[in-house]
Amino acid sequence: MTVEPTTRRERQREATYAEIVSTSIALLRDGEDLSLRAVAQRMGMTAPALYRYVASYQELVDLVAYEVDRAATERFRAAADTLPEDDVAGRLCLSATAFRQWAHESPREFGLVFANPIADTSCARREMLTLSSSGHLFTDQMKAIWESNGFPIPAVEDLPPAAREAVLDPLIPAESEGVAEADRGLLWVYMQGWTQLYGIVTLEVFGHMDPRLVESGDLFVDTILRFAPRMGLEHDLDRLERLIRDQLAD
Amino acid sequence: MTVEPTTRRERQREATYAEIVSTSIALLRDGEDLSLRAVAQRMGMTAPALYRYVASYQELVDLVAYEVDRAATERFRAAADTLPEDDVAGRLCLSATAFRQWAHESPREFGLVFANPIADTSCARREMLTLSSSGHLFTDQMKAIWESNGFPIPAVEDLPPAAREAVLDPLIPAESEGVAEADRGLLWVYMQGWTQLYGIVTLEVFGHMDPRLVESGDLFVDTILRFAPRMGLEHDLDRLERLIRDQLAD
DNA sequence: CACCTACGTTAACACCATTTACGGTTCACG
DNA sequence: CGTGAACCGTAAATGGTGTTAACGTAGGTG
Repeated sequence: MTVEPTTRRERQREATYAEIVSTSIALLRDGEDLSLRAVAQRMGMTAPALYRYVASYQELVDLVAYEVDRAATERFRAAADTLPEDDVAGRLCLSATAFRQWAHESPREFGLVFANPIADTSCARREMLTLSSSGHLFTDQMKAIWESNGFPIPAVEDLPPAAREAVLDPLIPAESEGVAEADRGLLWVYMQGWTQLYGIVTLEVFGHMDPRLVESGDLFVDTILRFAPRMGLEHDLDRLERLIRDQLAD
Repeated sequence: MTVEPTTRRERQREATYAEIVSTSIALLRDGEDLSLRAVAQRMGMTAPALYRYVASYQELVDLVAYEVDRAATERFRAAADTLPEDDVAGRLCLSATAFRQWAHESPREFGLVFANPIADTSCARREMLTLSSSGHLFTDQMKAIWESNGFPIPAVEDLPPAAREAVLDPLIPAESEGVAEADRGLLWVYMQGWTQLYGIVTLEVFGHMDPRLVESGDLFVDTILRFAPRMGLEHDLDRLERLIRDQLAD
């Protein structure tokens, strides 16, 4: 990938850079707030020193968010990997369920990654979105279902103009590589699904929902299963529900 | 409702109490952050004085959130009132669209009301949720559609146990009064719809979506129209889309 | 009138991000 | 090999936050 940083200085710099991120993540894991002072203190440094590595607090947040997302995605992937590779539908359901569980276990991290306003700040932060690991995972998994079961997708020509642009030249995590331009309607279905998954999980995590439903996960399961038919999974609903509920029981 | 506060002192207290809230709202409207100091300064007071009225910053936030929600709901209602009372479907669509527009115009306020973690803090804040005006408005509007067009709703017995409890004895904004216990499946449909509306709007406001789609509103429109059939509106989609897009054009 | 409660003040504490000026290391280059 | 510069850390200071404590002072009440 990137050229090896040969010089001693650069290796050192890279190391503390990584330590900043890992320390921040550890801080969050311990239930404390993320702050420059706290990170610096844990590293045996003073806060201003961090400005040698990070331009602002917000940049640290973005950095950490990216890494947190990467790490969390591994969990989502691992959840899918408990199933054979050809169970494409089951794998997506388990990853989605893992996403929900992660969000509930680590609401702070969830908020950092997924409820962190991006609109105001300009390009730099947007680009990170494009790289979002979790987004890639879910698109890949939906693509796998489509390639395996072949559910109907909208024709690119039938999409509204802005939607057409968005699926042909995506700015948001959506692995366009490997999807022919004619098949980009698949990304539209992905966005529909992601919207619903995001909605139910965010609603749950922020507590704007009956706690009994959060506890039981009933509305979450309902949301997933109601979307499944759009991916041609209408004949597999019972099995998928068992899969999801089994994982929720853990 | 509450007993009139007769004494002069109590009226005074009530007045400054209201002024605190209105000042906070004005602060937000001017694009500034909500803080005790800023509110106090605008009122010609010092920050600690506010503690005579509010136990903590979080309590102020909750207070303001409640009032902001109330005010915003009036906008949603006004949007619906541009249509005749018997156009129940159009009214819900316009309110939902107004909700989206409000969220984009006032992301700060939106975050305060709808992306404000409630889980950790205990009962007091939960109770405010139950009173959420916007929740009541949307349930009322969906009920109106159901009473007018009569779309299928799940039987209460068919719901998962937790879901059954949740619709029979709602903790979350859902005007149960006026809905017979046997018809409480309607609330389940409401929750499904609210989840999707909340999801698309939050996703848009937090910027985790292709800006071109946010600008055009295509995914929002798609979300609404795809849910409409569940309310028996499958024959009205074209008209509803025109209604929504007209309002988005403003 | 005296009392006392409620309301506001100032001062202080403990955080926070951020900027500045300064000192020491480490590297690179003449 | 030494010298200069880039780099990395520091302490100090600025202005912001929520919050607590001690204190005075007006208001209404006995």
